[in-house]
Amino acid sequence: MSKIEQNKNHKRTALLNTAFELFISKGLNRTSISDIVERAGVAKGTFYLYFKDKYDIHNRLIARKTAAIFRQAADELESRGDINSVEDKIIFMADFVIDFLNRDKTLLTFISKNLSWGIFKNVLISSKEETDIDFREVFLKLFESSEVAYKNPEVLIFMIIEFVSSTTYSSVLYSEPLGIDELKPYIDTSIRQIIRGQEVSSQL
Amino acid sequence: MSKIEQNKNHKRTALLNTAFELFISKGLNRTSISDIVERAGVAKGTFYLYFKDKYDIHNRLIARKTAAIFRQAADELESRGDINSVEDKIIFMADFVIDFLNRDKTLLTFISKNLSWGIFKNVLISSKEETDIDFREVFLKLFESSEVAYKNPEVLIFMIIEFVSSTTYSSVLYSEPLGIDELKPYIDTSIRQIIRGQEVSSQL
Amino acid sequence: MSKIEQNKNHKRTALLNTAFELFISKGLNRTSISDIVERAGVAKGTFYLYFKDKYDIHNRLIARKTAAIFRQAADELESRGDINSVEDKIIFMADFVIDFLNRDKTLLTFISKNLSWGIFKNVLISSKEETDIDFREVFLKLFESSEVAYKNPEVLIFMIIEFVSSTTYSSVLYSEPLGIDELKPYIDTSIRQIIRGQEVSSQL
Amino acid sequence: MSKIEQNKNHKRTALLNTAFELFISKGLNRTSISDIVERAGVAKGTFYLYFKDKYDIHNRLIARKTAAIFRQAADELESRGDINSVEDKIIFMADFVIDFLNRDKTLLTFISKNLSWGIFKNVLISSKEETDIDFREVFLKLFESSEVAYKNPEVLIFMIIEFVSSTTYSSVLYSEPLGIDELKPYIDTSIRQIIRGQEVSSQL
DNA sequence: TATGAATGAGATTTCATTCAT
DNA sequence: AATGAATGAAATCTCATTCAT
Repeated sequence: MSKIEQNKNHKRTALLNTAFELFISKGLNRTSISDIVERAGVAKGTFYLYFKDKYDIHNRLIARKTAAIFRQAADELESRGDINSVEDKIIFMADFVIDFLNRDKTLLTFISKNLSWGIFKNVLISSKEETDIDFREVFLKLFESSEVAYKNPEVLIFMIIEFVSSTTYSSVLYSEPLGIDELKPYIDTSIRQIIRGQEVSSQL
Repeated sequence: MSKIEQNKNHKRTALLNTAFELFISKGLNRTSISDIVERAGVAKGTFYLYFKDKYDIHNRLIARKTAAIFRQAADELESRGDINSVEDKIIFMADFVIDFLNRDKTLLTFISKNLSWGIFKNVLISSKEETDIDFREVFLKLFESSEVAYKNPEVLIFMIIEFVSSTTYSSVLYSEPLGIDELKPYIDTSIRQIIRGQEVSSQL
Repeated sequence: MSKIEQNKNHKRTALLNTAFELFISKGLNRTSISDIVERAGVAKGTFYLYFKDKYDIHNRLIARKTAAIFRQAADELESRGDINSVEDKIIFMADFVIDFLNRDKTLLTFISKNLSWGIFKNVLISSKEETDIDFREVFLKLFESSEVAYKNPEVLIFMIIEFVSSTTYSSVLYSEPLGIDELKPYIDTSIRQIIRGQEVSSQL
Repeated sequence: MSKIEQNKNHKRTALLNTAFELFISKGLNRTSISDIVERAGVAKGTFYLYFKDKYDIHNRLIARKTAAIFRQAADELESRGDINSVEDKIIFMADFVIDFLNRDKTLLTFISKNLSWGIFKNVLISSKEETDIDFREVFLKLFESSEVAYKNPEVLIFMIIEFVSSTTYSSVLYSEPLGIDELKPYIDTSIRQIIRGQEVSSQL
């Protein structure tokens, strides 16, 4: 990478990092591009060399942060060799994500309701800049070598992600209707139930 | 209601209706108070007599619209006398909401991800202006006179609302991962599974 | 006129006057709206209450200033009772305009090439704000009670205005091809020739 | 011309052509140097190797385009051998220019009010890059071998160019006060009248 | 010659809010 | 209760120009 390329990347990263800091501390609406460039130490015009507007950089950050969480969850799962059933694997990942977001509430606020299936569509059409993983692949791999067959793995994953993220959001940030520690057993039970509802054998 | 009262309400209603039109056509961020008052045909200062700011009127509209949907679903359920089990009642209401939002996609866009448990909190603390129903009551009533006992009805309702609204949103608006017609059987199956997972008898 | 109306007019006039000063001293391109409002002593937003943008206020000024010149020329002609033939009346007005612009070169620069037939169209469609005269009327009145008939008075006036303004512009501002004092006899001769070319009797 | 010279000229030409396209489609004010270089496929810095600024390239284009029209008119006149009197020659050239601009209205918009005597001054001081003809020469040649003498040929040409261009502009682009087909007889008559007004013999 | 990333002043425009009427 | 003119801070975005490569 040439010196110029390095410098470009450096500026772009500085903008992303600064924008993230400001978005989580002040929120999207109250963060201005002026705020971002000032704190990032670049000129205002430079922002527009890399991003279309405030919402563009916001979307890219969402993709970035979401991808990072799932990547960690997948890595962690792999490093553990003892989890075999699809059910257990999904529960493991769900719990990982819940714990992660519970620990980093500002991140949860930032990702907000955007931790959803939609993100994968966006991530996949995004120019591989922000993430370099095909998450659809990652998740569907969970089902390989499973003894149990499932009606539609993609739909199953979709439902679980939506379920986990929306319940976690309310619980972690507002303790509604229960705090996350109390709610988690309900979530886990429900995930297992959703999965079992999709077993092909159970339909026989 | 006196003539003055009527006129007062007339302006307030005009503002609410206009704001709704603009929010669904342009979005919250790109709708200004100037836009609203101009189209509503009232003076700028008048806005501040009724609402604190843009977000205030937005919140009240969310509560209003959400309440309207649930009220209709509950009425419909009641008018039918043939649905008895908790499971069937909940499925009925879920399907009602899904169909409703599928028919009125702009409403879905507006309510967006706000059709969630959080809304009940807001509705309950809201000054009864926008809604006049205690929805917690409505839902918990579903469980009365049920032969089956459930671990925590409130948590159960919470989980189902979050599940239905987040999956419907993605499916109806983006057909991801499937269109709503194809997805609905999965949603229904999962709801039943979630409910069954909470049956106290099943835990014995 | 109410106090508010007076104040409105005062602001609008202040903006017009200030804009004119700046346009003639710095030119249209290098005058910013910030410049105008600052010097006019009004808030930036106020500008947008009265004018769409820089070009809007510019057009209105052109109309205003052009109208003022013609109004003066017409008044002057009327106050003199001794000029009777159409030819002499037109020559009188042309000379009046030439002298006027020669004395006020900044005004000539400002009006620039815009002193043309087009302005009448614009003036006439403008909401009578900037001018209150129907100039088409004024000019066509010159031909009333003329002993000589002309093929198409409107076309004749059009040709003369275009001829006078474009030749004057070059001569007064750049002394090209001659200074105005030397050029004027040529202009006058040509005007008379153009007029004579339109006499209906001359066509017999 | 060496290959480097060719390439150099190639970029310069690309810039000129692109600038012309943009000027006629967006206008001078709303065309930026960024627009030009982007569409021309050259780097921003390169622009400054050939032109001082936006106005520089604009002026050169005006000179270029104007020169091209007059060159064609002069060529056409020469190729016809049957037009002898000064009057007929001038009418021929005027009609040629009018027809040309009527056919190419975007060119007329671009040249706008700049088709005037001023252009010759600029053309003559321009570094012979854009045009390689001395138009003053061309026009004055019309008077050579004329049986009739004229008071001041240069002034005569000046007046006719200003007259033709300003009246054509209004007529072709706005049909004011008449469309060009109807107006042309008036223009022609007036030109002949202006010329005759300058005949020295007529002064005797 | 040619490039194009970076600059940053500054232009345009919006808009929530106030307050005299 | 209602108005709407006025405000002016602040946001977005542009763009001519420079300069290291």
